Amino acid sequence: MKVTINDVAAMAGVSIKTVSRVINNEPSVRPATRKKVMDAVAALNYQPNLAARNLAGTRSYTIAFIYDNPNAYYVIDMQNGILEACKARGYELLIHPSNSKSASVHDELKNLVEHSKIAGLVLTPPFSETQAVIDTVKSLNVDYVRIVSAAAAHDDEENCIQVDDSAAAYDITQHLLGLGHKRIGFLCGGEEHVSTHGRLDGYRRALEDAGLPVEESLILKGEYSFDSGVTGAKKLLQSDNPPTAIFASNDEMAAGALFAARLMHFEIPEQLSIVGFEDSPFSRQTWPKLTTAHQPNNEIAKCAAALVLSKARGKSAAENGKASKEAGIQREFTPTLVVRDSSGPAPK
Amino acid sequence: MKVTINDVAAMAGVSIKTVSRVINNEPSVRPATRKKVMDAVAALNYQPNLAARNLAGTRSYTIAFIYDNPNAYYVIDMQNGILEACKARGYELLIHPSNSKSASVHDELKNLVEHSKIAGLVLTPPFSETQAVIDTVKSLNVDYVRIVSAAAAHDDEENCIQVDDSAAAYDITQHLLGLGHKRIGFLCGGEEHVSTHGRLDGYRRALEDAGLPVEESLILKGEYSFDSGVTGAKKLLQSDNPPTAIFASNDEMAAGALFAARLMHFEIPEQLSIVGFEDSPFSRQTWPKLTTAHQPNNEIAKCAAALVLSKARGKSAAENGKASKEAGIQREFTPTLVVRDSSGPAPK
DNA sequence: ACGGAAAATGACAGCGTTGTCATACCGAAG
DNA sequence: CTTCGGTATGACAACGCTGTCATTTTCCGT
Repeated sequence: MKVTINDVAAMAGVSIKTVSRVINNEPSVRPATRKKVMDAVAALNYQPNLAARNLAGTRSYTIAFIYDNPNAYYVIDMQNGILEACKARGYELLIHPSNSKSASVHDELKNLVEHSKIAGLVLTPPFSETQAVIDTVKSLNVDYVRIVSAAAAHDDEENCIQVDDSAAAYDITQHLLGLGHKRIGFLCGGEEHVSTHGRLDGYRRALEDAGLPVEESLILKGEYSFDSGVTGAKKLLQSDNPPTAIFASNDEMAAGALFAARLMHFEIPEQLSIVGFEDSPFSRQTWPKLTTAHQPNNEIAKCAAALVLSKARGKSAAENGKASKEAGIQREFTPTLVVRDSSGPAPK
Repeated sequence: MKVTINDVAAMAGVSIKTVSRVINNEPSVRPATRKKVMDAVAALNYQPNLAARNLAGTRSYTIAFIYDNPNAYYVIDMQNGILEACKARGYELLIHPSNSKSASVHDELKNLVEHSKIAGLVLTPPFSETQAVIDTVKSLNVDYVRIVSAAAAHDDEENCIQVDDSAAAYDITQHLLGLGHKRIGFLCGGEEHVSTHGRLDGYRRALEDAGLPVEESLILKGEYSFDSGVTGAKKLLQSDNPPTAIFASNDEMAAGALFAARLMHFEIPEQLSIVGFEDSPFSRQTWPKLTTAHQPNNEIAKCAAALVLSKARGKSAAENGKASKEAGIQREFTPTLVVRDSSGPAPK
């Protein structure tokens, strides 16, 4: 019925141990033998039994994805990316939704790692940026990769995949500047997200580099939510001297801003430009479609998973090509500007 | 380091087999013995090793969640529900995104089931409603539960969790009727979704029961998308005799309809009522917030997982309380009306 | 108090793989 | 042609648990 290592060994005319060596890429197998085995593997469509591997071996074949993000689009994208990386390398994925603010994270993670024989952890924001979580993970002596906004990498770059929010925000702001906008409103995301600060920073730098003053009254605190976008935009647009463009810290807020602007009878983009960030499906579900920065979450997640897997493998047996393996993995991402219909030349 | 069944056995002063019996809830263990073992389990915080269980036993401790749905909110809700059910019973979840339209679904599923020793499958629409998929799954001789719109259960009720779209749509329509609306536009979802037909059916029945004519010109084909909502609403509202209310087949379309209506300067809900379906986060990200039908996806998924697990268990050893176990699981859900701000009395 | 059936318990073999260690083999040097 | 040093290969135990079946204990009727 189910094909095991024994079947392969029999067909190839070698011992099961040799088959094991081949499928694990261990040295000390003559090329001719290796080929015989690989042919048999292919012929029988053999796939090693994960349970047996986990049980017998010292290493693990499952990694865990820990998330704590209310944004379903984000989570799904990430998850799919990780899944791809796992599948490609024959690993299993353990999904673990959690709560970075809960007091029991420490115990929860500890329990997870110690009981489930896990090869590594992939963490996404805000989980990945919470100090208590980072401390716990480090103390657990387990491989991990944190997907974080660049500033949150601190002195832990080797375990981070960084997203350069600041650079992307800089690009977006520059786009607006290039369209002739001089007064650009900025709607901040939640304080607790590192990305919030990165995006604001990019906005500031772009203005400064363009020799324009940063008007603090145009920068409004907020949350990464639709309502927050509505409120913020209203406030900006009702002021005596409203901006000609609004940079919302994410697409959801931008959708809210768009909505508020419409209610106030602004023509978009003729009288007012609005841009978002993230390129979530939100940005295509507005009218007009949003100019935004595309963040390749799927790709980011794939790299994060690949990185954690290469770490886990590096530690085991071979130990040889470790450095070279990690080398091929992209570790910094800068979301790229996507110009759609919500931004246009500044009105006279 | 890691506590095994041996440690528990030693502490309780019994054989490992007895411990095994206790943790698997098998009969033929004296209450006193059972207690000793359970105390030891608790004291040591023992958790059976899944890999070993999977390897040794005939039964499996992992179920698979197969989805093929572009709606991230939907998928995440479902996934979380399934995860809860799994965790509660010590099962593992294998996530398997797929494509119901792909020609290779058959091989893909076959491979999944045969290689991964899986206790059962949970399928969501549109995957769960695709005939080719259903046939494949049945031929695979594996336990499964399909989450489907009621009409898609056919003669396979014992393996379905049904969502009564028709009844819910009936309720929504009745709500509108109760507000005095006589002419209600209806925006259909995609043809390929069974839910589309169920929702339309509910709308029709409600009108008929109220003794009102069903005007075919008020029923527009569409897709479950924002743009489709925009287009449909425009068409309805530009007609000579526009309806006083619009029933959009899901929240995303309703958001689109709302948008179009606003552009055309309709006051909502004073001049026009708009309702959605699903109660997705969308419905709270519009202004005004949408009246809709709440579909408890998390709960539905939990029941689906519980059902598939009880099936899988039923087949094993005990075979006793099978019927009683399944009995407690809810298998039909009717989304419930949630009245928010987008619906109001019909204008004079 | 005793036999016998049923209930409770345990010994042991395997599940499919990896790790350890012993053995067989190979080519080069003497 | 033999020996040496390493490389290639295999035998076997072990991973933590469950299934099978033998054994012990319990409890009942007499």
